[in-house]
Amino acid sequence: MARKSGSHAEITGPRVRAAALRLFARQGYAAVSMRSLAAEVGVQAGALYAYTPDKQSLLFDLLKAHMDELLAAWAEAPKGADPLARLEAFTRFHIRFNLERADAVFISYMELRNLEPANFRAIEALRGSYEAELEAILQAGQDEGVFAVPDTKLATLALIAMLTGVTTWYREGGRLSRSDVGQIYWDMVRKAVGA
Amino acid sequence: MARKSGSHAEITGPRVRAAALRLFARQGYAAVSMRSLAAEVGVQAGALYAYTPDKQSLLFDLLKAHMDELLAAWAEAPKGADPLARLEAFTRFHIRFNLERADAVFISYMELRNLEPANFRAIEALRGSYEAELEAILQAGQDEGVFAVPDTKLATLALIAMLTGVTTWYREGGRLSRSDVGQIYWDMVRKAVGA
DNA sequence: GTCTATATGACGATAGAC
DNA sequence: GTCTATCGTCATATAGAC
Repeated sequence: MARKSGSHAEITGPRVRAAALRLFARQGYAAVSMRSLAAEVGVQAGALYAYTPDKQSLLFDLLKAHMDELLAAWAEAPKGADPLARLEAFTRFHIRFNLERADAVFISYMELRNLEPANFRAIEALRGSYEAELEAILQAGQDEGVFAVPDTKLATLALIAMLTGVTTWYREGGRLSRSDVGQIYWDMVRKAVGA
Repeated sequence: MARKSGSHAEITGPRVRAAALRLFARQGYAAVSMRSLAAEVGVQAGALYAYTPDKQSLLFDLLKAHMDELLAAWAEAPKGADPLARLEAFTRFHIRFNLERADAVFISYMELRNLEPANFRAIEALRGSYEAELEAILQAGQDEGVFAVPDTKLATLALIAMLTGVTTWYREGGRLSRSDVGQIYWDMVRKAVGA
């Protein structure tokens, strides 16, 4: 069979990451072999090692990049002045961002246990930073008397679980648009915090 | 079932299922080998095949048993008369039941993609039955005018995601008792549905 | 029912050709 | 950068002894 040759680093690198994201989300990290990943990209298995030192690094890099992008996107998002406006901004931001990256979101909470300890700690720290953003909003609203949240830590975890859950059932072209979903969830979030 | 000299079926069978539940939850179905499962039980790998025809059946049986027990437990739970009382009963039941079976709950959400298609459909049908229980409560409350839930289907999914999320962070002996958690979440659920 | 031993194949990762 | 080929290990599952 004829050999292929030539350099394709500029296109193959992103293709490896995109294929890994898709396959890890669909089948799980442990169930995806380097051979099947290579087949998805259209190269032989050995060629993947020009782009990652090993399989574990590939998983970690995907999760790290996702969390970095999440934090950066929230840092740049318009947020409003008062706690109520900030909570609405966070709600709509979280749903919109996560729906745009369903595969990465799925992996970020399904494959944590497949990270080596040091990698796990790094991702957990980034997740904690993101949760702290929501908790600060809830705490500010509580301090100002506009929210009624008896336990801001629990409320943070409860709301993020509720909002992230959208990615498990939302399907493009279904009954509701993303904006419809954002509106309905914002209604529930606002009521849940007593605003 | 006749006992054989030297047999331990009565204790080994449950031990296999318990070990599989624990290991699948901690490491993931694909990452657990029959060898490591056997080691956890204290037998050789070949002996496991006296209790399951294959690894896939082991996973399916665990998930099926969990869903059956969930539905049976809810069917027998005290529920109250009006929608508000029923919603409170559901909230506290769901948290309590899931915290008692954190491993099974974890697997039920994480390993669905590792089920063969027919097995997947069976588990999804059971999950749908459980969700329908909550949706019926929300619909009844909406019809009677005691809830303000614009979309009962979305509210069902949102509330279950929120409540199930407890299993991802709750640790025995932490700051809050199970009953504390139930109270705090019920407060949020009640507000979220506008009651 | 559990053991030892094994059939059969896939796994992650590397070496060297081009 | 990608190929072919391969190393050493591990996987699921089965066979036959006791």
